[in-house]
Amino acid sequence: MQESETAAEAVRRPLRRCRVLVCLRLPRIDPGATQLGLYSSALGLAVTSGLQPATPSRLMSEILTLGKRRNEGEDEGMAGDDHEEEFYYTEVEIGLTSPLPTLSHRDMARPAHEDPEYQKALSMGSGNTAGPISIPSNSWPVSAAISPSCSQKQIKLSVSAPSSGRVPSSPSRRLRGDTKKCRKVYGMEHRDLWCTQCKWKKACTRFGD
DNA sequence: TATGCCGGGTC
DNA sequence: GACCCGGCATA
Ligand SMILES: [Zn+2]
Repeated sequence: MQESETAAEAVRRPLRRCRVLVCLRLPRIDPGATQLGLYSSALGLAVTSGLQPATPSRLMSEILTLGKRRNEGEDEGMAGDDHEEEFYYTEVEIGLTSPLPTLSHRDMARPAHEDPEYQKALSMGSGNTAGPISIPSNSWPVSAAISPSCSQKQIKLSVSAPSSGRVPSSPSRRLRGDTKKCRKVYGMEHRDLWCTQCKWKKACTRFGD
């Protein structure tokens, strides 16, 4: 029963030490808009915005610098011999047509064990299935999924554009008016009172919009 | 789920 | 045409 660790455990164990970097490449975004580098603190995904239009290597160096600074700044009270950090990144291509929202920095560069998202994920992760982790990020639904099949330290991110409103599938079809038609006024039991079109299931002529 | 109605059928 | 109905979109 214990010969294989659960996916949650598989992720939890190495994440004590490593950081997961996720690089987002935005192919069709406005050139002026910057890309998002996602710096993940364990399961709590944090976002560093404002990175220059980046190649993965550029982004990588950014994150390495960031991680180095973190080590120098935080390790003063630590043993000092136990802060080897590994960086991994994966890329997710997303198509965006509007500028990215500014994500807060509240989760940025925080130790995994202090990260509320990470702890929440831990508390949720008692099961054996690696489900998607939803990251609250303003209006942009960002979700991370840990696939048991892929490498342990890789987290896949997906960002989908917010669906604003609904485009009618058929422009020709008239959208339903708010006026009550014969069917609703007289009811099914008084169908003889309906107008002819309503009887024929056509557009009502008595209570036109 | 109920309503409105388009498209298409039959007579 | 008149009449009916399946099926779809939408509230
Ligand atoms: Zn009517």
